[in-house]
Amino acid sequence: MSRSAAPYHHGNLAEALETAARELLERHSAAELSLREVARQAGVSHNAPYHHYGDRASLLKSLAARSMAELVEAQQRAADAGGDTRGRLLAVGLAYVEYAVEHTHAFALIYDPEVCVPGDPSSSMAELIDANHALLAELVAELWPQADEAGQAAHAAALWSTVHGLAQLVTAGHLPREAVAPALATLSASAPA
Amino acid sequence: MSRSAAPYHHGNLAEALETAARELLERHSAAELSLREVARQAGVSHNAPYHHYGDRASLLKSLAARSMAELVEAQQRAADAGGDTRGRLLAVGLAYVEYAVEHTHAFALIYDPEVCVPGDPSSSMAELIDANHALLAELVAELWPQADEAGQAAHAAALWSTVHGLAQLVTAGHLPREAVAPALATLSASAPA
DNA sequence: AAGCAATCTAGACAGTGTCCACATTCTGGA
DNA sequence: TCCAGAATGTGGACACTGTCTAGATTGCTT
Repeated sequence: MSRSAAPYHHGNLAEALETAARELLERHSAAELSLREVARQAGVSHNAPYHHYGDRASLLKSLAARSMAELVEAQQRAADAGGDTRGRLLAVGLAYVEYAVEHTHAFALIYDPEVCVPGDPSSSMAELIDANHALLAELVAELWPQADEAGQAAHAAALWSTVHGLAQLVTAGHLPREAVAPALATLSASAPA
Repeated sequence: MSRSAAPYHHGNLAEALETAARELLERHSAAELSLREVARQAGVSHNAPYHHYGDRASLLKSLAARSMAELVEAQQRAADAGGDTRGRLLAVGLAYVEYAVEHTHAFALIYDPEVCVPGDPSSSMAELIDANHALLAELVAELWPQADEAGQAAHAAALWSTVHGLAQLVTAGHLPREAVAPALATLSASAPA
């Protein structure tokens, strides 16, 4: 056993793998992300990841959950920044789109149906999704207090869809980044004062 | 040369390949679609596709263009069905989402940034995208005739984003199908009479 | 200190996209 | 009509991938 090179046991491979994968995700899509490349980046054999993630899909799910956590956090920061309700709504929407633009592939991974099935309670995604719903529901309740539950749900779905659609269309190149703020402005303008 | 089995030349391989690929897309995502499987479905060797599509990406682009054409056509049919402007807007939005739900993987392919880069004028996507923009711009101009160009662009971006986001979130399982109509209703309610 | 579980390596297999060389068929000009 | 060259199709090869199995090394528990 030579003390020089890497030890047989990495020590913290699980995290090293996820870090390496996240770095690769910055420049490549999830489809191009190979388990073997991740292992190479982490300096271990091509099979080491299987002791921490049973699967390629498992790694992707883990990455998606971590990314979702970041996305939720970014929105919560924006919501906590203060201002009136409409201003906060706009800030949250901008934060959502900004995250998508800055971390395109991570964002795509979060909403990849092959990776994340919302109904699945096994992953840690569920509570993150709930947190996002709660954040949005709070804003909607402040903006449309007179609406009943179904009405508020409809507004929440529409808002989420708009912001999500903007993020998708901008990251796909169908809309320029400059289109985001005006589009969001028309939204909050349509909300009651 | 035996007359019995398949002839050496298929006759119409290009179309047969695309048909086979489209059938596979009904049940599998584009990521899972393999050129060799397509060739197998079409009953040719694994290399035959390369004489019609230089690339796997090339096949996907072709599929995406064909799907986009269907999506545009579905919207135009909805728009032509008549009714007042708000009713037509709603119908177009519903047609968009319905296409996404009925042809999930084809829809995802259309908006896959790895496959379709809007700036690229080489593909036949460009004019289809223009057609879609024109359809939407017409509706927006009718709904907000007093808005200036920038204002109408903002409304168009917001509307497209909402409908697109709904399609994405429903196909990804984050929203139930039943949420679509109410969400779209809040939109057209926000438009001026 | 011994043994067991966790962790890591190496080798193998089937599947994939793509390149190459070769075979077959179609087609247009003499 | 015939025949060269283009179009189309086949098979083999290579590197790459995910995943399985078997074995090596290490850390932990008692």
